[in-house]
Amino acid sequence: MTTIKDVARMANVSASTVSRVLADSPRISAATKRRVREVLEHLDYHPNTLARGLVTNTTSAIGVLMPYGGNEFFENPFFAQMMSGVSEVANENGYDIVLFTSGPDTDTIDRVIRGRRVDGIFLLSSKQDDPVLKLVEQQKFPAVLLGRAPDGISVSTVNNDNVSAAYKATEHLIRLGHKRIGFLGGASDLVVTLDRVTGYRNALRDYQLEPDAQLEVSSFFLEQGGYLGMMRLLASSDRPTAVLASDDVLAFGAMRASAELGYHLPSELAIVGFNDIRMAEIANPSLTSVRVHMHELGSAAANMLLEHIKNSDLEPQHKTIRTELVVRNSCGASYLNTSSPLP
Amino acid sequence: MTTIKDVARMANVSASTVSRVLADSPRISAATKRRVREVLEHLDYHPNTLARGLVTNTTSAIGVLMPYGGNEFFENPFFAQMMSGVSEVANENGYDIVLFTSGPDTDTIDRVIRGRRVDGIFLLSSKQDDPVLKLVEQQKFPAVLLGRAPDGISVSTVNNDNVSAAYKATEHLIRLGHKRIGFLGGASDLVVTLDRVTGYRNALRDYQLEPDAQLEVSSFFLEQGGYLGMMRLLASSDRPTAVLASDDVLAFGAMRASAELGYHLPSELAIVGFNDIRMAEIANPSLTSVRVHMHELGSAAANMLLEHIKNSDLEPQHKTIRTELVVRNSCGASYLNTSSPLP
DNA sequence: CTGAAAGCGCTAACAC
DNA sequence: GTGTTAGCGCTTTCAG
Repeated sequence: MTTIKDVARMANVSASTVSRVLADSPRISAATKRRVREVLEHLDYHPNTLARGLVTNTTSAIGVLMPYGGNEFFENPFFAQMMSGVSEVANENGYDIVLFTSGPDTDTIDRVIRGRRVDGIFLLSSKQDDPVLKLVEQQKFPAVLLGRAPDGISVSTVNNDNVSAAYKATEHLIRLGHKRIGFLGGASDLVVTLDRVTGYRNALRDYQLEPDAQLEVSSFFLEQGGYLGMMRLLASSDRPTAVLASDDVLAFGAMRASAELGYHLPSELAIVGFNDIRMAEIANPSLTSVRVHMHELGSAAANMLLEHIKNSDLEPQHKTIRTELVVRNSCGASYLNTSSPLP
Repeated sequence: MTTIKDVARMANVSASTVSRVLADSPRISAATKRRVREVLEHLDYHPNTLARGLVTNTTSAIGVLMPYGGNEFFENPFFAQMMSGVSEVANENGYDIVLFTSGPDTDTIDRVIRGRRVDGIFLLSSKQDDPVLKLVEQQKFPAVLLGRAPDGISVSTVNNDNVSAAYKATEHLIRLGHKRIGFLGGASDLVVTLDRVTGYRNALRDYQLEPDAQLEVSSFFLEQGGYLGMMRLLASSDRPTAVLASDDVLAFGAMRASAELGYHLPSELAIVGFNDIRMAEIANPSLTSVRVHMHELGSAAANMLLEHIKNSDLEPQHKTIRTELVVRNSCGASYLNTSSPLP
């Protein structure tokens, strides 16, 4: 392990001079800089991140707090796309990404924040009365929530307008003539689920269709969850003729359930998903879905977090990423058989 | 920020005693432990990771070096499954995961290893004459390669037997009567691609079918890459009647290309994929694929890495994770229309 | 059993 | 311009 002292000794300067050269301080003569840099090169020196971090109180790393549900979340393409957006920005700015997978409990947060493991964090899920969010807010730690903050919590967010997106998707189904429209959601305490079900209900009401609790099912955020939820919806005495799934993965599970029960899509049953993952286009029938631009959401969140890190008393920011309904075959609007977004 | 000194002062002991209590040293009296722990609790103390790391020369974090191709890799479900395996083990052992996405170049490695950012790393790709691998080997830094090491490099690995897996998949197609079998690979310099094409060629030769360079196409590891590669294969004067894709995502691209050109699967064209991602089962037709157990691969790799971290002069280890051909509908063996593995 | 002292590798006043 | 000094928060000899 070659340290800054080794470099200093060999270059006949003090450690602080080396440190200044590393930071490209203007107060160092060109000659010294050159000499030190040669030694730096020759010794193949790389500063110890921990030591530097200890004194500057920074880590050049940002954390991602995996949401409730933990490991399964890795497998949601939605996460992957978001991460690729985050990673792009982090990278450009010289930040590494630390994944915290031990669940977003207060212990983890303490370890992360108080342990100064990262300079800021992303929160990937929010619940009503979320203790994690409260702790983050109270500690004034740089953080950005991907999603909407629950009531009473003040934190920077990047979000889709899920209420209006779900509204538009539901409206689309209504205009296609459906009267019995089901809603298939993920965990019912997540804000994202609440928002989407709200948009769904609003649309129904605006078109004089009374929301029916029988038609709202919530499950876990996996293909299997969609399958089971759909089974329950289809078991209903007055079954829905269309279903809005709050996630494409759920929609795929729903499609599998429908296929098993012998329903033909879209003639007997229409399905619309959420998130527009790659497979939506490839599936058969291709899945109509709400495109949420996760990559952009991730990069916007990363930029926002970096702002907060640079300027610690920045007010909470909020950004909304647009959504579009991408009409494909699963909803029955097949005369519009293209992948082009609906206006 | 409450430090160890604050705790010491309030508990009327020295900082070293607090440190020993934290480590649950047997040399501290029960009474002192209790008293210190109360203060620990009361002050909500959490040790500064950096400071601790600086002196112990550890970070309790393991790194993942994103492969060549970088960001797009996030979107490969294969990565997600592997990460969920890694994360599970890391978690249980109190390690965090740091993602290095700036590309597996020697600069990044230097930053990671010499900068002591993590205690060990996963390498996710290997090329012939890989400078990154050489550097890792030479630095004797704890590392596990997910894949096979290129010749001349000694590093611990966890891998599928890709040669034999590709052999079996190809053999399956041959037994179904195919004579013109194409190979659709990812980047041609990756060891994984080389191994799979080797297994493919071996099978052809063993059945007296001469490998034909015209039938081997390599592309990038994305759906779009599969699409383009397949277009090229089908443009061939003597087109293949079956194709082995070296990745499911490529296979999906291939399916899309086939559909666009009006080929019916599996009657006119058989396709077999690799990795058996979730969507393989859901696709229409469902995709026959080689199941590689990525989750297990990830957790095995994590366990191996932790071994190396604990015992720095452990010899390189090697572990092979089994594969199975999961026969579904895309290969035409539809009389076997189940998801059960072929023996 | 506990405390004092040294030091991990680096940066940042403060001198000169 | 550059060196000296102090110290980030913690662990770990070494004493006692």
